[in-house]
Amino acid sequence: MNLKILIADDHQMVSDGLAALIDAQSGMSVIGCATNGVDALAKAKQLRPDVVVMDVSMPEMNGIEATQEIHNRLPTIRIIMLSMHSSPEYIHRALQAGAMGYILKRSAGKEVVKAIEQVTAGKHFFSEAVAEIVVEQSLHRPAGVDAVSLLSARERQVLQLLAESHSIVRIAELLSLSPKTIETYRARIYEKLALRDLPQLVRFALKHGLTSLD
Amino acid sequence: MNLKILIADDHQMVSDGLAALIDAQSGMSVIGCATNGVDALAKAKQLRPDVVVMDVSMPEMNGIEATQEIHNRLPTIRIIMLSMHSSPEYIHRALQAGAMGYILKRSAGKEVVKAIEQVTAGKHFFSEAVAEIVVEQSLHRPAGVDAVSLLSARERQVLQLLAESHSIVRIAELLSLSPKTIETYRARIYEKLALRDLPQLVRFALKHGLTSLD
DNA sequence: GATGATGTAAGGAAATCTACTACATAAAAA
DNA sequence: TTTTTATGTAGTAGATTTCCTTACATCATC
Repeated sequence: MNLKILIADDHQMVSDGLAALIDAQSGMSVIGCATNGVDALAKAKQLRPDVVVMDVSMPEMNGIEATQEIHNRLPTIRIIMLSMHSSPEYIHRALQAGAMGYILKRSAGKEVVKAIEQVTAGKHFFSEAVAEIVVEQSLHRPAGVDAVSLLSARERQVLQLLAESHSIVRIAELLSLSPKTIETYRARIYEKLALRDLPQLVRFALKHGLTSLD
Repeated sequence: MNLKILIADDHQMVSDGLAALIDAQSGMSVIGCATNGVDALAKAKQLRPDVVVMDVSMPEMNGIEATQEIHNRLPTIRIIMLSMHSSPEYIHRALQAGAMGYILKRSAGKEVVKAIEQVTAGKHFFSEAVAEIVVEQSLHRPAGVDAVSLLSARERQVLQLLAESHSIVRIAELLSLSPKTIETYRARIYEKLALRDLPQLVRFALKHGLTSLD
């Protein structure tokens, strides 16, 4: 069996590196790379990989949203999240979205290979530091009421786009919706998160990893 | 001739990927990896690589500082910077520190191979987007001023207040000036820093420590 | 089958932004 | 020492955006 892998990372240098790493392994090969969430979803549909290795932070549609989408639409595809941070929040949301693995960029390259093997066998796989957090979370977590989870998927998406400097009109275009609709989402976001303006919204998005500096 | 390469990146996953990529190439091989600037300097001294591929942002000692050190102590070693962003500031500082190449993580994996070949031949190498900035800088750049220092004191003050969610009107009150004056400052800030909107401004302020999250 | 959350959208008044222009002063360059 | 440039200050006016409110259909859920 030769596993088909799709890589999604906005830094092509990183994807190409991972691809080299994976292709050097027998039993698996990279069949495609995506550079953002939308692209990842499209390529997943088109290429039907066995496993997607997906970066958490990407422009347009972030890795967690993309995971959610892929998981909903193509539930047989296993998804491994790749992240710079071991923030409990990310991890929680990633798992909620349907990720089977969560590995850190700071860990060894072989981890990704191990992770692919594990999730293919239907098992979860986490980097060590992540595993601890997962356990801890499952212990004393009073049903995740982190602020982000108050938002609907659409609202999260709009939040991210707003934080990434897209204007209301531009977002409306990107999502093929009326600007007025986007305004409604923004109003709901402000309301739910008790924010008052764009700077606060940007800070919120950064704090909660919906977007990153640079 | 078999080029000896040292990789420095705090994300081992990324280093390992790059290593796989480079090792798949004939004529060059990775002889070591470092995970921070101090480590990079030590390994450079010990292993005497021909080329160091160094991430800009690393903990402890960042890539630019490490480049400076290595360049001073071991001037025959060629250094290629690897970065997520094409910020003119970083680029400038990297070159000043002695880097011979500057490539973006978003560019293709093969770029790193090309870069290694070029710098080994004593030539500079830049990703396309970077090259433009380098040219532009050499044209109209009053040597090594970081972006923040382009601003006047008033402008910095207004930048900070804007990033902290204060409205134009509120800032005018705080500073006992006309709102219109504040707008002028903002326009000048946008102009000088090549920003377009508030989210970008907030990011800039955060990056340059003019304000902090929370 | 009411209730609430969500996705979608509009109207209209108020506020803000954009793009110029203006001018005085201080600093720097020619 | 002129001349130029940067800075602090402020205005006009049209274009845009925001704010607040209302509306409605759908879907889940109680």
